[in-house]
Amino acid sequence: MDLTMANQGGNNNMLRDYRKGNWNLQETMVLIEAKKMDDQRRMKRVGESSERGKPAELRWKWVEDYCWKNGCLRSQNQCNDKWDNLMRDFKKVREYERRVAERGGEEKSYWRIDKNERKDNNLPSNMLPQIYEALVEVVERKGQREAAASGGAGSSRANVVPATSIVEKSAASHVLGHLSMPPPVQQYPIIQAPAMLLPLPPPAQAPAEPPTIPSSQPLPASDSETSEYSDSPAKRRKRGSGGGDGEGTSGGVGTLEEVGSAISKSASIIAEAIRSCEEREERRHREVVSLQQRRLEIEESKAEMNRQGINGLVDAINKLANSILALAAHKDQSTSK
DNA sequence: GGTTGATGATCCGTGTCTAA
DNA sequence: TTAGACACGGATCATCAACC
Repeated sequence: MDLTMANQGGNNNMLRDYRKGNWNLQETMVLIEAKKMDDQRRMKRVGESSERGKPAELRWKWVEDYCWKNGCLRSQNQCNDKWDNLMRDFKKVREYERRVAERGGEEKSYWRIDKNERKDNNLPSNMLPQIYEALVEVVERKGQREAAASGGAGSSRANVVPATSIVEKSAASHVLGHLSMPPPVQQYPIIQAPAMLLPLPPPAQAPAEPPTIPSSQPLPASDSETSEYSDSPAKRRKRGSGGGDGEGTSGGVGTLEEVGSAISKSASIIAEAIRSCEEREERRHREVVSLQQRRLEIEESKAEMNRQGINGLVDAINKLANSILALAAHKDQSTSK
């Protein structure tokens, strides 16, 4: 839970509280879905001639955003690494299954062998069938699409119909619906996709200014953030080895002024980010407090209901006892006669 | 059209952590 | 102690834009 911007890089991640620990099935399925949607989205985009020539996007940022919207609170690095590991295991199992199929059942299927046999075969010991099926859905379809796209001479990938979703059609239409929107005017020449995924609250600044962190929910990176602070796995590994080629060394007064204005601009961005962070923290705190109050109320009402129930029960027992006593007395009287 | 550099994606090996 | 899962980083490949 302490994986924050400190080791994630992107300042849009500053407010995200990434979950740590093992991936559960639900998270894994969300990740697979995210990758599937990402593939569809990219195929669609590649097919659009107007989208050609634009810089490659930060696909794992998009995946992270998708995951967050679906309750999987992981960072893009975590998603990337998990996907790496998933693919590694998946390919092992797939190859094994192919071998089994080729040999016509001389060997038992992966799903029929126990943990030790899996280990002996250098196979993952606990790949779940649901995960495998979902991966087949994503990987095989992707392979088919790519083959189809490369097969036609000069045919664009737009001709390839995107795969249908495993789980959700609504999510697909939701996401693709946003993605199929015409691209906005590009002031920042990098990724547009994540910013389109969620309806952004009205920005506090003029549109031409570098965007700051929205103050409501965890939101996808905006353009300049992804371009300047993007944290794709490749970049995170390459960062620190230099760069900064935009910093001119032949400084004059004009350059100094530019630097000064850039610094003040950055300072205002940071201040705005901190302010929105604090606002959000406060709002979250209020939400937590109100939730706790609500919980207390519910527990109190529950206790009250229990009390009333017990009282009613006691009353009923008392009445029953009285009735029995009265009945017994009546019987005594009638027998003594 | 070929070359080069930047960037992103993926593969792979290995370290670290945690639960059994 | 050990196995499994996560995390990290290097290596490599693919793609794209800029340049000649």
